[in-house]
Amino acid sequence: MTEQENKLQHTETSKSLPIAMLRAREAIMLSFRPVLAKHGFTEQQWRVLRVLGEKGSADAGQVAFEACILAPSLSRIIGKLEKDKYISRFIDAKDGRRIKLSLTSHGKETLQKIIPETSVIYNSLQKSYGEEKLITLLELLSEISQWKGR
Amino acid sequence: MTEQENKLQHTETSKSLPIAMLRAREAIMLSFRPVLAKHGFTEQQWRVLRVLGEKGSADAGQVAFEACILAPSLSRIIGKLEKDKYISRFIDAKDGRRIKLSLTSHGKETLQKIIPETSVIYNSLQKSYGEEKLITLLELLSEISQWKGR
DNA sequence: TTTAAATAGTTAATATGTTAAGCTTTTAGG
DNA sequence: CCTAAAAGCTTAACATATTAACTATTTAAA
Repeated sequence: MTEQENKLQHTETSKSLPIAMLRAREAIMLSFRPVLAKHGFTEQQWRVLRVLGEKGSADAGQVAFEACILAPSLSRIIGKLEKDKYISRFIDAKDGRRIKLSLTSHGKETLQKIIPETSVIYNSLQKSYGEEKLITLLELLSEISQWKGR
Repeated sequence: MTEQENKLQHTETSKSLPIAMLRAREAIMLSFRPVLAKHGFTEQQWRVLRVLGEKGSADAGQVAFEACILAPSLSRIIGKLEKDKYISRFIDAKDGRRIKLSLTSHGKETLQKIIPETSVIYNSLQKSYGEEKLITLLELLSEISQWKGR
């Protein structure tokens, strides 16, 4: 009996965590995207709006991290969101390198208008999937997010 | 007591399943991407190679579905993979609309050369995260993938 | 069988992902 | 104080994502 550990095969794509997460996410986004598209937003733009709605105001770097968007992409996205008057952008008074972002009133109203529509979908998923399992899943995913890699 | 159901809040971005899956996936891909990049592959190209390695031969449409890549993206990706001699592409004899894809010997060798490197990372994750939880997570994600939306 | 509808892929256009390079502002050392 | 390194963001270049339009082949209905 060697010291070999039982290792889960990940050769099958269905056992690959990154692929499994991608497939699961796709199944959900298939329902969400049309709602966002109806209001003229992409997934990424919507995440930026949600993060800002949650944090009130934040540096571009914080938003990038929370919304899982790389800095170069975020630069373009906030350029457009600002042009369309959903967010405001100004330089941090205490640190000239940082860009402070926040929702405009128009941005806040838009967010509040769309959230109920996404809730319908989310509640439907929760109903057919089960609340406990959903909570478990969120918890397991959260732990993975903490992983520092190697 | 109304018929109201307890609904999990998803207003917080950390409770949003799509965002949670994205953040978890990012944490893992941060380790995987450099390995693939070292061999000159992107995530998507790698998924195509893995799916073909698993199925032996498949229509472009099947590959697109399994690799979670939309048809237009796949068209360009297989164009490049074919040019670089990793895959071969030919028209299905029974249905002139379908494109049959398969790995070349060079593609198979490359796949077998890289997989051990990705296994190191995957095994490390499994070790720190726990095999049972990993299995549970894969199962929960698989169920989500089945969701037909609404 | 003839043609309209459906299917499988590709091409096009715009937005984002990813890495590298560049600019400006801070911070840290000397 | 002065300068080099670090930090925060933007720009650039190429690859992919997404939706729509288009081509070719097949299927189905008349």
